[in-house]
Amino acid sequence: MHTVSFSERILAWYQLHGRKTLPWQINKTAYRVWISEIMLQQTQVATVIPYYQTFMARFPDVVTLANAGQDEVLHLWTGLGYYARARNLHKAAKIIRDEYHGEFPEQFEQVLALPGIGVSTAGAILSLALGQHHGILDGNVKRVLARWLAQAGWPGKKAVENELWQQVALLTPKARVSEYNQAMMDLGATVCTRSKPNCHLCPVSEDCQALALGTPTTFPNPKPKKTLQPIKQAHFLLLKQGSQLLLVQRPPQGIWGGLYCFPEFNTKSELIAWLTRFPYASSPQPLAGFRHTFSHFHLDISPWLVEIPQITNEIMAAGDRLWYNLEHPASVGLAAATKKLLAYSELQTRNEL
DNA sequence: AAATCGGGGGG
DNA sequence: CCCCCAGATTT
Repeated sequence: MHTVSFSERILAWYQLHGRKTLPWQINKTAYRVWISEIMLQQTQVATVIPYYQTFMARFPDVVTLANAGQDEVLHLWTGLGYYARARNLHKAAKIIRDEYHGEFPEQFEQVLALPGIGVSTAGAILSLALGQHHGILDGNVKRVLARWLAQAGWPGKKAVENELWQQVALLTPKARVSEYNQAMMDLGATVCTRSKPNCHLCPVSEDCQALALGTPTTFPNPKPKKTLQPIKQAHFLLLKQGSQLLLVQRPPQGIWGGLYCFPEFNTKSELIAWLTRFPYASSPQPLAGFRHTFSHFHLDISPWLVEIPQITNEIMAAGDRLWYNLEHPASVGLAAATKKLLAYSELQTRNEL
């Protein structure tokens, strides 16, 4: 049998192959690890690094982040997706500033109570940054453990997730927790990958139950199939005044919450009706449409370009409205689809010059 | 085209 | 508790 325990093998592997020089592993603080964990919830390491560097350069500490405007926080998040997380990050920074004198809390329950932080992320922050003894169960760890145990069932089910958490409690060592947790995430990210695991490089392949069954990739069991994705239509108005385009801020809930977007209409006639308030507007010129795909629906976007003469006092920035100047871009959050259309408008503006 | 990722929120 | 949601990327 095995004289070397699970965690000892994981830790030995980490010494040789784990990641130790990622930006958030240098000058480790709870704040720096927190930001990285939130970014990494939705994106892979290689993509996160440049966003992380820019974010930390602008917001080196929690009070600087708390004192910033939401628009600027979303601006630095543009392209990362899941914008509710940036808003939660900002909200949490204000709580830390106001209720914890700007010092990141160090008690598990306090960290867990912050918006955007659940059990796994709280454990990750406190173990990685401060060496506290907490287990983690993110997507990588779920995959490693579901395979090693040949855990039946989809981990999205509460019962399955609870079983995995029990195993986490049993397997997480008392000593060197931060290295162990980092190792489990690294193993999942680099060896025990979703589609083509490198089992011959794995330190725990010897007693991996999924490998013994010969079907490692059938674990974790997949999420039950969903019904087919509906398709929705949207008409976007690109209202142009010289080098400026009208953007409106979206409400905090729903897709692209808090981001600035072109005025959106269900139909072309609604768009035209809305335009009657601009008596000197050109007639709408159709631009190349495209499909933007979300996890649960497709959005077919029809952009319409309308030009109006440069006048306006009524029209300047007000409330949720912004005239976005292509030559001096405002620091606000933009969805990928909005950014794409802005880039397109900019090309067109140049060609006109 | 389908799967993914952790937490929030509604039912 | 259970189910759905967000969005860009990978496969």
